[in-house]
Amino acid sequence: MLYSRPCEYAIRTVAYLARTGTERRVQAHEIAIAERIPAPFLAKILQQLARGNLVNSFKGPGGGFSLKRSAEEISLYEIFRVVDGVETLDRCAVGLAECNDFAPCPLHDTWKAVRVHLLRYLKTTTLKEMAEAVVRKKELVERMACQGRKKNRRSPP
Amino acid sequence: MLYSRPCEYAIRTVAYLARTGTERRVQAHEIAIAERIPAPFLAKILQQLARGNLVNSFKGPGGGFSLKRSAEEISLYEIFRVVDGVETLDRCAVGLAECNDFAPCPLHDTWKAVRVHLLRYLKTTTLKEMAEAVVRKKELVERMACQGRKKNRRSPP
DNA sequence: AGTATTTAGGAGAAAAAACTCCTTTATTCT
DNA sequence: AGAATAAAGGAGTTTTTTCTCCTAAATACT
Ligand code: SF4
Ligand code: SF4
Repeated sequence: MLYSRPCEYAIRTVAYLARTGTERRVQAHEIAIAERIPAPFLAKILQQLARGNLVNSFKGPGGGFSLKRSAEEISLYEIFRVVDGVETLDRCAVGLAECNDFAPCPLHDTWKAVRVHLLRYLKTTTLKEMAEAVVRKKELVERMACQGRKKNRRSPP
Repeated sequence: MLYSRPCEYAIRTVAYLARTGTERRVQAHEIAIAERIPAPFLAKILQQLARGNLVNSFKGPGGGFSLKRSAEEISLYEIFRVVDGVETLDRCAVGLAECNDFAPCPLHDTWKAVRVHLLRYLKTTTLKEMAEAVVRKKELVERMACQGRKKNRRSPP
């Protein structure tokens, strides 16, 4: 909905790298299993990320992938840019063909505000936050699963 | 990017209805030509809109489509809901399968803010505003095209 | 050097989304 | 009643996105 599936996979992949091996070389295979992403498809995405200078890739035994920069320095925006391309965000809300900033329709401002909001989210969220978020999340889910087993089996809303 | 193509067509279609014939019955064919939407495809979309109670449909000679309610009363959100379905907006930013409001990850709030912004945009923008926006926009484009012809041929940025 | 390991790359299959065509049904007009 | 008009509906095609498979290239280890 917000970004393509490859892009979602990319985000989860680099988040995985960020929290398990900022230095270590992690194999595509391992990520695929851990994040439940189709392995050969992930391989392609990792290629893109490598070409986009977000990860290093190493061939041969002991090879794998690692983040090119530290997790604090990488924003979601960069991943989005490399995998989906920023032009995806430029598509108009109304679908009027003839459009530019000189002749904005009155909707422009409203719609632009949403876009700005979105962009800010992508640009200010670093990989580090993302990784931490995922960790905390997983803990929460696990703890809730335990409680659920003990107390009742009602599924959460 | 924000919504599907059928949904974009739907928005443009009802906007067309709003500005050309709140009372009049407009044929699918006419809309297709005016808005440059593939005619048979638009027919399907109009069916959806009719089933979703956003437009009336009339068969036979003199038939066509018209808005079911006045343009002030219809929000973009409703169109979105009928054509794409609201669940599209629920897809998580991170793609963590196990997710609910009881166990939100820390990202939830940030991401939710964007969603809220987006929803507000959809819910508060009425068809009337939309239609007016399109009209003003078209005028602007036309005026600019004239100026361009008179003064210089530089294409706008 | 030779073999095992791991990514790179290209070609192609499967699934989903976008779009078309044809037949049926309802309505109007003569 | 019969012809003409316009939407409804179902089945099929094309295009795009998602995903797979196979071979080649690089690196490491013995
Ligand atoms: S000016 Fe209007 S038509 Fe152009 S991108 Fe903005 S909202 Fe869309
Ligand atoms: S809580 Fe976290 S994982 Fe769940 S929808 Fe919100 S951002 Fe996504």
